[in-house]
Amino acid sequence: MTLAKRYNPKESEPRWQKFWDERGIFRYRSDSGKPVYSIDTPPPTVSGKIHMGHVFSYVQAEVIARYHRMKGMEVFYPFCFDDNGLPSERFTEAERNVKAQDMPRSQFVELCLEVTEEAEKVFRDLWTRFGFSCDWDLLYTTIDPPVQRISQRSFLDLNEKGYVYRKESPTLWCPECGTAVAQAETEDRDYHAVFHDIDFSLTDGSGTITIATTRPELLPACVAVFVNPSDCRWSSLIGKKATIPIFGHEVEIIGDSKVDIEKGSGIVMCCTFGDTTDIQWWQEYGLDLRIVLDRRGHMNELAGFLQGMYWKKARKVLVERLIEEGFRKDNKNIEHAVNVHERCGTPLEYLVSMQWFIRILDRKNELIECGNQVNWYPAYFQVRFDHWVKNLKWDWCISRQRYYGVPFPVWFCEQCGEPFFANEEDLPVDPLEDSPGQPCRSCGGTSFRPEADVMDTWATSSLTPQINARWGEKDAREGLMPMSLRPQAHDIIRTWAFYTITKAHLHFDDIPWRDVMISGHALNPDGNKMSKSKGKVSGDPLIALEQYSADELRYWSCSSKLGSDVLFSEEVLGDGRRLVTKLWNAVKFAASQLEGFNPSLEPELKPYDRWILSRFTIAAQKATTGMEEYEYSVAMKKTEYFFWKVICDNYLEIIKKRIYSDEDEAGKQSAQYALYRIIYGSLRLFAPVLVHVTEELYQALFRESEGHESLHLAKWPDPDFMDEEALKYGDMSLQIIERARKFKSENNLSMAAPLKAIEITVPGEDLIGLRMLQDDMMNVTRAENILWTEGTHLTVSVVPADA
RNA sequence: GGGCGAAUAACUCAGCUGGCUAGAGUGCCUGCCUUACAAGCAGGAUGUCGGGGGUUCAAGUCCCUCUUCGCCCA
Repeated sequence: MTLAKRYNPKESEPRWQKFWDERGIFRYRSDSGKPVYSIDTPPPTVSGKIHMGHVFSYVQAEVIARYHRMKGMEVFYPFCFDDNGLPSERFTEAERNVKAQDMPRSQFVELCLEVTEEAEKVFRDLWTRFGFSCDWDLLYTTIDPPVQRISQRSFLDLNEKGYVYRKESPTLWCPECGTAVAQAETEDRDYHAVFHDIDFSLTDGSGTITIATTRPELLPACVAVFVNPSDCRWSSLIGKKATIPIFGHEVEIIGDSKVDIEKGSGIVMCCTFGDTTDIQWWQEYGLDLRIVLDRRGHMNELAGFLQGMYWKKARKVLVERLIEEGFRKDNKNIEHAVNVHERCGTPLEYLVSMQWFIRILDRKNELIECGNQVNWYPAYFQVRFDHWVKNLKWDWCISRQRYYGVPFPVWFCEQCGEPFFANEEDLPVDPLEDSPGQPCRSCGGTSFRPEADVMDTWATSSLTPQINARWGEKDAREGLMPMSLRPQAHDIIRTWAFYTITKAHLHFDDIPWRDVMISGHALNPDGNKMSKSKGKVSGDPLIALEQYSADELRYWSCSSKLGSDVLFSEEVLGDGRRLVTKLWNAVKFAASQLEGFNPSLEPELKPYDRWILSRFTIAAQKATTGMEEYEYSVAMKKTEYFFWKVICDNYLEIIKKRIYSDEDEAGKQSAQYALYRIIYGSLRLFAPVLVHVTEELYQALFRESEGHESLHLAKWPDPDFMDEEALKYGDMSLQIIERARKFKSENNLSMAAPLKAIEITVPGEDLIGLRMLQDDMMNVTRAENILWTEGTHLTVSVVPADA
């Protein structure tokens, strides 16, 4: 078998992808009898944006999947999409240039399905081109009917267990998207703002007080004024009343230690609602409710002359009036963090509305304990999870006033108002289309109003283990929960990891998976986070695939420690290219020397061959340890070092003469025996990362003798060959070879130049052992003679040919 | 403001539970067409391991502190 002079990945990679697909190499076989290794693949959001960051993170998990497959596990490795919810809605609106509210829900849902399906095709094609070994037969999307059923089943189960409640309460609200959002969907952004000092007059006529606010438009929503009781400047105000300028209503001045004495004037107004402290005060002190904003961010009738204006305009108009009438005394520019909706960047409001919640605040300790039972890789990310849970301030709001999502399986009785929960056997239901099919369980009423809200998309994507296991379904898959591994990036610990742990805890009092591996982010060469929206072409996987092979890009993805960010740079990609080329050339050479070799022979092994086999055992052990700890980069580096430095630069040179010649048949067979094993072994160690080129080489050289249909179904190397003595003297001899090479280099000689002799002084106890290597050492150094002397320590001197 | 990570050669990074003159790849310099590979091979130069304290026989590694950067959360 001769291999092409150069490896051509453009031709080779698609060929093997097709091969794997057609032969079902990566199909999950539940009846194989092997232990199952299951991976809870992250369902990427379908929003049309795929960048190298996705590739980076998904490849890392893919490599782990391949490793466990070779370790003899039955790998359950699905792919999936999270294709409903706000991101998909916004994507559809942008793609088709439409607005959801301009058409009936059913029509918009149709459109979303169409658009996301197209995007999913692109995604799937790309994943195939990167050589992903997931089983596409296990594909699901979060809008699939069976998935909707599981999602609704989850809701009903939580409701029965008493974890669900529906309540009219202040909720994080996005006026742009017109929906409630959960705490996890918010982020803080720094904005310039103006701190306005505004005068309120005291009702007892004793003067005025100054409050500082960044949100003057909430003045009509002011229901109290707070000062810190330990603030000697203002504590005497407690119990008095103040009049709101322009709007004229009177509010009480209350003392509370939550007031920051240092901030502004030390006197704050409490509005319903400006922030979470306002909500706490409102609840704690039973204050009035004065809502001045509607659900789209416009001022309502309570705002008087500001009615109908968007809050930004209302702020401007009101500030002008305050200045005009002398209420605003001063202002200063500040920089402060504003809580915004992560999907659209709109500052969030706190509005009172009727929403569905899952009770989690009273289970913080249990949830932290669940996090404790999961193995986090790297371990320090568990702290982030703990921190998030400890700092939770809201129960999980799961209702969204949107269109494209899983509906609540709920109607409301028109007669008594009680919610009617669907029967489990009827799931999935869409209350807008379906009816309960039976009278109200409370009053017997027969007319119902459907729940029009849809569920938070996390309410579904937090069920990925349950979806994989087809929880509660007729075709449920046994033995998948808890799953073996959850791979994900660190930015979604608070969402995906958190919610999934929450669901598994509430449903089963169990953890969803045993291990979590947290990957970092891919960065642009300038060190910034990769984001397609910022127009960085280097982050486009399609362009990257034009310039580099999938194996090279996979190598890049595995070049950093798990959890740390990595630069997408020419340098690292060059490393991958060089390695693939080296691998090709070296294996091609080995192949030429193995022609006619019978791998089942068991020749007596020469010392250097025993040495390389021992070194291989060590390399394989290091690679295995790396893989077990999700340190794929360590595994790769160890393998690479062994292959390039030990095999190519030394061992191949050492055995060349022996293997070229037909005079020493025993020596040749011994070398071939070792060569065959270390090359086949190295291919397997490289296989999880360099999936295509290793398959190409395996099929060409080892398929016939080894018999595995694909290299990726071969056994991960677990060699036990170890000869301590061969190891010691082999390593020691490298110093002598190095010395000879250095001599030639310093004298501008070719490595092929002959040497008259090498004089070696060696401790007596090592003389015999080292001398066993004499013939091969002479071959590799081209020394005509080696002169041995006993001494205290190893010394080497070279006698040139012309001496 | 709190938490977590990072700071090691010109660049990108390895250095686990403290232990021999601190490593790799790239880049640079000098050679070498050696019958797998010049996208290669051999050799070489380059580091007060962010600053300052401390523990120890011994600190890049452990403790404290400060500085800078990134991320997460207020």
